[in-house]
Amino acid sequence: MSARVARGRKPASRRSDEQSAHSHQRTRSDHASELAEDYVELIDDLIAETGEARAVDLARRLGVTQVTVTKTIERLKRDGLATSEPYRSIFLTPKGSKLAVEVRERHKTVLEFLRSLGVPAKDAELDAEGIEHHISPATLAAMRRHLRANA
Amino acid sequence: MSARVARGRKPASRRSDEQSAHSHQRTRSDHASELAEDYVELIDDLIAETGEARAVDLARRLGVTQVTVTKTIERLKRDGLATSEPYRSIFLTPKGSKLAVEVRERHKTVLEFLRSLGVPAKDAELDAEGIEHHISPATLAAMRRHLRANA
DNA sequence: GACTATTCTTAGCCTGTGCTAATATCCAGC
DNA sequence: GCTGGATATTAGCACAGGCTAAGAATAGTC
Repeated sequence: MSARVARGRKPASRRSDEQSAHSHQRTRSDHASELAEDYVELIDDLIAETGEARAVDLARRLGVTQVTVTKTIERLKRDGLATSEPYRSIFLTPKGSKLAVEVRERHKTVLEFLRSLGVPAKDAELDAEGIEHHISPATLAAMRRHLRANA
Repeated sequence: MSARVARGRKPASRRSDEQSAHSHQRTRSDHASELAEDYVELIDDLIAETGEARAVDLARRLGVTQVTVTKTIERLKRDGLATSEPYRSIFLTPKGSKLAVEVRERHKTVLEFLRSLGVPAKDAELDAEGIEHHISPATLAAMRRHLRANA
């Protein structure tokens, strides 16, 4: 009682709801690729460092159980990013490798950028991990410009 | 065959797996609060603009169905951020209002910061939406410093 | 070559976040 | 005060991404 101001009337939708909706939709679709990006980056790292990527190592680094890793790898395989045979270690497809390189490069840029802003190393590392998946090419380019300008 | 380099041997775990695991865990826990933050921000906006927040309007702005909104509101209520009576519009608790204010303030800062870097308005808006939930206080402070310095 | 510890898989469960279809309620206009 | 259209709820489904418990395969050791 008192809460019904304009029931049943369409509030004109002044500002484009479409636009707002789109940005939220993009945020949602980003989420789908985030985990994939983290995994391919990590798989690539592990292969470079230890010669192979095993589920148990991925699990340790990600802080999840091996079972979760195995299920996620199945999705990566389905999406054409990784391959693996039962009881064998995990590899990236060419598509997966390419993604890994892009992700690492972007991660590096974001991290350096945050450091250049004066963010403490620890916070910068944590934040880079969180925001790297939401950076558009335009923003990435702007960060690179800023780094060059302040080099 | 050839993929088994050091099976069964613990690869020393040179760099702290703990640390890596923690950052991923934080990313995951952030996800839980992201939606909540988007909702309270939007609810607050709608109340300010139209006098009330209705599920149908939230749905339009978020690009999801009313059913999805209703279910999410249930979680917000469970978490003490919002209130609503059946067939009535949605309100924020004091806790929810406080969160909304913080979120809006942070959003504004991130958006202005991106604009100041020279990111086009459209990309800045999209990216701000994506990254605002992953910005630590330290990084937010750095953005404010940068804005003040370049004002 | 068999034993044991490690690793991987399978089965089954939960929560969050999305959907459609069907139903109930509300508000405005006649 | 009925009724039609808008809005909200309920029921039921799907998928992602987590988990534990139990069993199967592997690799290194004796």
